[in-house]
Amino acid sequence: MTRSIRVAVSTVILTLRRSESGEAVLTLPLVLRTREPFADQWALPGGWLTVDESPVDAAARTLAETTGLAPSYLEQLYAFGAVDRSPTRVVSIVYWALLRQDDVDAQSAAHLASGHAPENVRWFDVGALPELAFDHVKIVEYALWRLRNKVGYSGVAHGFLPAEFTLADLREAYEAILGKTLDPANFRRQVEASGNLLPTDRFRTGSHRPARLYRYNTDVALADRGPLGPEETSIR
Amino acid sequence: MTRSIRVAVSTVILTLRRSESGEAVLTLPLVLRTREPFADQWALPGGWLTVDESPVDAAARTLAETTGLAPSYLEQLYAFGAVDRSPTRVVSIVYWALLRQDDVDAQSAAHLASGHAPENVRWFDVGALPELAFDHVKIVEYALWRLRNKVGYSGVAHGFLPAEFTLADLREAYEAILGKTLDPANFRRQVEASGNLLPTDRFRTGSHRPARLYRYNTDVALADRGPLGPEETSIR
DNA sequence: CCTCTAAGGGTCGAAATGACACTAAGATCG
DNA sequence: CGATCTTAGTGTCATTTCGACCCTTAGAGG
Repeated sequence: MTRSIRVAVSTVILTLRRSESGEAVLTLPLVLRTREPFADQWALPGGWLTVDESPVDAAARTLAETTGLAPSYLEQLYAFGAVDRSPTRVVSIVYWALLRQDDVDAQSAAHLASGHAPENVRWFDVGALPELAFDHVKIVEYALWRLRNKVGYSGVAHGFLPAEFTLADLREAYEAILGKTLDPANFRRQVEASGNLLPTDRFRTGSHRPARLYRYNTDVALADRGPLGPEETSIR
Repeated sequence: MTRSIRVAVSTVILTLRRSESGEAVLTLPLVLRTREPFADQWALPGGWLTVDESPVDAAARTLAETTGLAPSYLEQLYAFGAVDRSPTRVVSIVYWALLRQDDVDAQSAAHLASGHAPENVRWFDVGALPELAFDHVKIVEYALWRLRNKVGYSGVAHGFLPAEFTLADLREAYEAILGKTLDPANFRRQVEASGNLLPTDRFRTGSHRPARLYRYNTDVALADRGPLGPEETSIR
């Protein structure tokens, strides 16, 4: 047993999935542990922090290793360091990230086509999580709490959507995050007044009245994260 | 040079000081470094995380060692871990804390009476900080940003005040944090509507019309910090 | 051509916010 | 004692925001 403290980096990776019943649900990837402690249990993706890598880079790297994707949003969640949270002394710097729904779909389609998907990675709906290793249940709960809070005063919900989207798409993302339905008219007013959206001259057609497509206004979006620069947080 | 990563814990400790011109200003204690790197420069109080101590305990301990006091509020701020933030590889888990103004006054009075104040600790107004070691300037700025944000939707400002206080005291704390004056009438309405205050039947007299004294309603106060329990955050 | 459904805009009352006037009450000074 | 000053605390009112709900628009599909 080592006498020193080791530093790990884990990430709560969230995206939206279209469920069988049609509505959007929050989903996250977990990794099946192959070693003790907690062998054969599911855990958050992560790894040890190396001496030549910053925590946010390590989070982005392990995220890419488990999903093959780059996140649309990545932010530090919390540093967990209770003495008894692991048999050996581990401080985990935990990040949370958002993935675009279409990125995830394209990636899983590529996995199906090539025939070799990562075997010990599986996606779970946040409403139906398995038993998790360590204190990872608490961590996931905290990440969801943070997401629900942050969606109210910032533009994080765009992190789930492709570059162009309708207001209905955006509202659906909000509803999945908050777990309640929102009035379409009031939602439109609020989000238009926030100035975070840039209307395009294109429309999505194919059913009923065509809906205008919007883009995200990245200029405004960078203002609400305080004095910590882009080296500590990333938005794409 | 060591090849491993060491974990430090530092704390931004804030309190209010009554300035010569009469208004309240934010103040924090800094420690003069005696060793390289950054010898003879001022730095945030802190120390190495030991293998048998949790980060929040380490923050409370180093806080007590530098000020002799227990904080009224203590919360994790951020984990800083950029590769180049120190000559050796150090991850700093930084906390921020609030001290009661009267606790600090009593402690410094005790230091004056006994004649032995801690020599390498000095208090600085946040508007007149010296050059700081490491990335501590950025850390202090982030802590102040967090305080200013949090004062808007939670009761943290009470952390500066004694158990009983007038609405003018509380408003003065808000004004010092936000850096702007607030309308007394509207401030009263808001804070009364929040339900965070319990009126007592006592008044502060001595000048003009007596002002009612209030206490903080600790029952309501514990709700706004998410699923992280009191083992990670403390309010007194 | 009629109908269905979602997009998008308008209305209206409730609630919150901000500016500011007004009353209450002790301190101080003549 | 009484006038006045200063701060505590209340009231008012216009503006803005929020939520609920209705109405019109426009393409899809019979």
